[in-house]
Amino acid sequence: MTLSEEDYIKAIYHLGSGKEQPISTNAIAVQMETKPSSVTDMLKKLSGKNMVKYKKYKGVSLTEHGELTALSIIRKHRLWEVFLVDKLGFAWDEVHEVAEQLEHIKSDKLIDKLDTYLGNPRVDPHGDPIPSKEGEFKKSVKKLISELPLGSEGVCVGVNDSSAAFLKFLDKNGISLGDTLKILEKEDFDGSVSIEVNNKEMRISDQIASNLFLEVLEKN
Amino acid sequence: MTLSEEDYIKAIYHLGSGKEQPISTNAIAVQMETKPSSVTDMLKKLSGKNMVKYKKYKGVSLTEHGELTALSIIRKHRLWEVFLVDKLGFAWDEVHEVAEQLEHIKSDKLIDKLDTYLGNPRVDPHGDPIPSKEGEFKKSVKKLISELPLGSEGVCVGVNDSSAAFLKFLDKNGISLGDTLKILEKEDFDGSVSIEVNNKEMRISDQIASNLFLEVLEKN
DNA sequence: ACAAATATTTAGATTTGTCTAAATTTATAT
DNA sequence: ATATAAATTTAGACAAATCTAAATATTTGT
Ligand SMILES: [Mn+2]
Ligand SMILES: [Mn+2]
Ligand SMILES: [Mn+2]
Ligand SMILES: [Mn+2]
Repeated sequence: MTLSEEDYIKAIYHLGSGKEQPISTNAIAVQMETKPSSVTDMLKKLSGKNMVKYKKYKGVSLTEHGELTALSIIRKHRLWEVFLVDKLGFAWDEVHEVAEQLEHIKSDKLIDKLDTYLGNPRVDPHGDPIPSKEGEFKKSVKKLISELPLGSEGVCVGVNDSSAAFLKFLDKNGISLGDTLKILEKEDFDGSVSIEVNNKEMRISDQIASNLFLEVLEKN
Repeated sequence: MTLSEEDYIKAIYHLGSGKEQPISTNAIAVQMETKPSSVTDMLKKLSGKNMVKYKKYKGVSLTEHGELTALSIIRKHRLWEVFLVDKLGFAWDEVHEVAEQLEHIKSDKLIDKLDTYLGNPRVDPHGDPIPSKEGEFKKSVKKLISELPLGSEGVCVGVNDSSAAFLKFLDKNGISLGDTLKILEKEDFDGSVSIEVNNKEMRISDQIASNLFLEVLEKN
């Protein structure tokens, strides 16, 4: 697989291999920032390699083989993102471009050793799941802290209320997007929540809990 | 710069930009495992980018700009080699192929952070020097322990006497090729040498010292 | 000095991935 | 139901990197 083929496979996967309808040529062209005619050429090539099922004018979908290939590339991408953030100290929102290159490095041994070195992480710095070598993974969902049960653990990925005051509050309390957050306790009385972030425990009000999104792995 | 252009620049550098004679087309073809006609095409392209000085039939040499580019790629290659060995636990003789790919990743920030993370190493796992960001480095030479002065530090890179007995001795004493070795003391009387390897001190006979090669940085 | 050997370049193809412009198919709207 | 619009494919071109075969330049041996 060439670098370009790999990026197409990944794009098709992200455009929703989950869905039952095939992916359109134009959708892929938009995602890849290329022209539809280029996409058509590539789809023929990928079809010849049994990576996609392709019917002229009818769109495309990944084969079993194509999907496993996509998951293997996504695994590499996300493991490298963990490396960049956890080991090299990149910010969570700076890593994508570099991981986009690193994901194409060819070496099974490398990725095995990297996985071990990182402590077999289950999620990347954006809270997205890291597929296993066999292509298995739990889906992740983005939910407000207030909607999540006790014990949930996830990555802070966004705010509902993006007022200056709220962002300032988060900053003051040492909570940044990209941080991993765990829900320790929930108070029925006032909806306040005990959380752990950056090895610190703190209590946040219902107002805060209803405005901060976590990316968490779905149970089972 | 494309991946291929970078590999050519590096090949020309290694074929001896140090020398005063220009490098021949055929020499590059051998090094790159490609055909001389392909080399000619690439030399024209690199010449157009001011990376090399090229005269038809007269060979090629790197420009100042080309040499700095070569050193930057070599810096990346060797830093990644250190990462693979020190952090991921690759053996020193397994890293070249992967580093050959990793050296082409484009990100100044990445290589700066990697350098810091690795503790600004001066040499790679083969004892070869790692150029600074500015392209400065000390040359390295391969010498027998017996030829080196007190205080020398280098990487074990080879043996003079490759008899089974000698290799067995090294193995028994926990010395492997790729290990860093420091000369602590030299006994004039019998030529025996005190060394430190893998955080252990030991004394080796003149016979051993005269048969084990170290790759060391030249002083000044 | 000149023929033979060697090294290098040129000419013409090929593969990969891209593009534009034109043709064709599919969807939409009256 | 049919004309328009939108989506998709085809045709033909191009740049990058490679190759083979042929042409040309340089070196070497006598
Ligand atoms: Mn990519
Ligand atoms: Mn990610
Ligand atoms: Mn390389
Ligand atoms: Mn090396």
